[in-house]
Amino acid sequence: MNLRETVLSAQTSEPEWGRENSTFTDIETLDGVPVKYSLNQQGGTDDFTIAVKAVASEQPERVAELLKQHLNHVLSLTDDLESFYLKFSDKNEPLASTFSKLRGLRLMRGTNLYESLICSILSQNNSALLWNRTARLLMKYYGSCVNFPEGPTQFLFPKPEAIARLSPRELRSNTSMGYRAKPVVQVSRLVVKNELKLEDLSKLRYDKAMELLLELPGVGPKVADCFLLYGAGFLEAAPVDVWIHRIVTHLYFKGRKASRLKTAMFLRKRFGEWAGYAQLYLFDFARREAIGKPSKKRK
DNA sequence: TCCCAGGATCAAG
DNA sequence: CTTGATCATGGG
Repeated sequence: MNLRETVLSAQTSEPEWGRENSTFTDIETLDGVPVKYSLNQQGGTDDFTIAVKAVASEQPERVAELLKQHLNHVLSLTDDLESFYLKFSDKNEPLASTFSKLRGLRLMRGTNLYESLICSILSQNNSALLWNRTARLLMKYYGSCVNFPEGPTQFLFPKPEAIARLSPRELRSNTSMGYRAKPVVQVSRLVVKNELKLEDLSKLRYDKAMELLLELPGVGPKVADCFLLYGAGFLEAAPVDVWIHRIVTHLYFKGRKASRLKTAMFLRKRFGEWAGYAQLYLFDFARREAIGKPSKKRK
């Protein structure tokens, strides 16, 4: 496990965790009980422990057990990374060159499907910095607040009911999410009216779930794949954004352009059930090396 | 001032 | 099945 790389890899499922030096903090409601927890990795990537400090207002023993399960899920601690590395360790597999630096990088999965979908919509044609800021505003204005013994008042991610009753214009003016306000409200209303059952999507096959997601306003192939991978846990989903498009073109297509849909299909075919992880490693690698990023044009 | 950001949508070729 | 313009918003 590489906690630092995992938390800082700008994955799309929920707003980024708080960070102080090498301690990472998040808040989650576990079976109705709000919990604030801080994580600190001790030891190396291969021989590690994760120290957890948590604050909850009630039922400490039960919360401790729930939190353990929660962290195993969110940090994908049971995914078998070794077999991933082994399966694609061939010398002429470009992905293998990312393993040494990113060893221990794991998928961060969301725990709330609605939150995952909304955050994915917010991320379209947006920077990680900006959509995270927008998500925080969304929480501050429309989420319920929680007070812990120490620290400032915290806000949970809003429930669909709180967003469904807003006008897109009101939502936009408070959160600066721009034109994304309209689909955010529309999707929230579908959820409230029970015309969109996010839990049921997780039970379908990848293709069918994708087909249904593409009917939603504001949801295209990339947003759908983000939701499917980070939210619903479809490990064969490989979201293709500008970074993935660039690096796959560079590493696998010899610079020849291919559409994003073909790029996504290529990833699913080549990496199968590991396509999501391949995407994660290529994404992180591309951003850290800034591969293919257009250099600033100077007249 | 311009281009860009974990794109979606629509029209037109 | 492709490409191009448009859509808010703020960082660099």
